[in-house]
Amino acid sequence: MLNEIKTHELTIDIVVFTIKDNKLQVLLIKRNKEPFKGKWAIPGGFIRLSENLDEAARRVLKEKTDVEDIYIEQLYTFGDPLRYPNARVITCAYFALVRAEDVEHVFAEETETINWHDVYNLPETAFDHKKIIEYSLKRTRDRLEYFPISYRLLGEKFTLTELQKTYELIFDKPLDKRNFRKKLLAGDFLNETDEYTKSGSKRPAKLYTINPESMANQLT
Amino acid sequence: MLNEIKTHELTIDIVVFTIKDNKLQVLLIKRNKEPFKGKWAIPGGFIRLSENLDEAARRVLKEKTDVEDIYIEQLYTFGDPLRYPNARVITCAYFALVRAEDVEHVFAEETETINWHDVYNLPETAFDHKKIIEYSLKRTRDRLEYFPISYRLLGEKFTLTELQKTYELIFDKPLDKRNFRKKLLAGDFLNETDEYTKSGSKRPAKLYTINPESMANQLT
DNA sequence: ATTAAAAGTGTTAATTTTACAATTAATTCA
DNA sequence: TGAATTAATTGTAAAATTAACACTTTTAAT
Repeated sequence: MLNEIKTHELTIDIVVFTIKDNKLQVLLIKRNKEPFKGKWAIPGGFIRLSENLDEAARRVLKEKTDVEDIYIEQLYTFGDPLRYPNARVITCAYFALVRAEDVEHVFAEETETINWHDVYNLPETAFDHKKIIEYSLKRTRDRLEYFPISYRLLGEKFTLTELQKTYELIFDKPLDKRNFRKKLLAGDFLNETDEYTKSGSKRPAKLYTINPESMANQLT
Repeated sequence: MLNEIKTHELTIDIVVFTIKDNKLQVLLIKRNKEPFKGKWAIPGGFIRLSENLDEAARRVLKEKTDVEDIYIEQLYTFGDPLRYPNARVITCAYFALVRAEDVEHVFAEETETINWHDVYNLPETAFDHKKIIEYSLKRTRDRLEYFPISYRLLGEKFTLTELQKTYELIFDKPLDKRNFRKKLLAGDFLNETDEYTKSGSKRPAKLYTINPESMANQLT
């Protein structure tokens, strides 16, 4: 019980966003033990002594999803004494943006215990993870006002329509096509390639890549 | 040494800003033991099991400065393995805005060991505290774009010129008086009182208070 | 009454944001 | 082969916001 607790523990938890089936989704793992057995939780783990916090977040994510080289950002540290029953667990929360295809194979066989879930229609979650997910979404929206970090949800080359779609799913509202393009191109965030989509059954779209120069302007 | 370290510790550190002598200043405490003996550090402490992080930050600050009911905000959690020599100390950093007069008496007698320091001209600081202070300043500027949190550096009633001065010290640049007033008054952040400054040797200035309604709009 | 010092106040130009629709390029199907 | 279909691409005008800029008012001091 509470008065047996000697000290607090510090963990890392990560909200992992992707776009899949035309929806913004979060990676959740079904808990197989108490507390919150049977409820869904975001991936988490402990921090090793040799790692900084970003490294710990990346490692935890790699352990669960096998993806590397992804966008992560520290979100907030949650430490309410009651957030974790019968223990004092403070968690440093991160969020990440990944391509669904890069992750899918890892848990294709065990979707009962690890799977994507619609951000706007979450199942019952463990701990304060709903709050953490909601806060991650808010932060992602804030970031998108300054930099198209959602390019991380797409392939290396992408069309403006694809990028706009990421915005629309994250902001959960439609955007004007002309104004979107105007703003993105004016911002010098993108490099135009000389390639076009081939597969599409209609007019091919020009492919863009992120402009690495402009990434320096991302605020941390 | 490093390989003797068993586990990490979690602390709270607080960057406390005030305006004093027409300068934006930070509260620093001179360390009287190693590591970084003789260097200046921001106030810090441990988290009690019964407290959430905000409460811990407020308590630590009260212990050092005897002020309560102040603006605090969680900044970021710093956990580089090398930030603290010979130990693994992860710190959840906060920043606070206080009125210098509310604090002054506490350390009036011992300014050699605890004192205000010009943010733009810091002495040699301990650990990664310089980085934490700089990040706090950046965050404060971000917040000021949305809400005049710097009213916390002033008395309950303040003039627009006083409020503008807080912005100028925090952004470290002069602002246009008419545009400043226009924006602040348009934002519905302030309540006009029917009082005026008396003491000033020139034309009296109207006094304002913060509009509590508008504080709900502060993003967390 | 004159002077000095800070408070207070509006307008114009420039920039940014928003609203809105027709044309182009490819595929599909008759 | 051409007519229909679908998505990509493009520009302009109105509205809102931001930025630049200087004089008048009010009080205290002399």
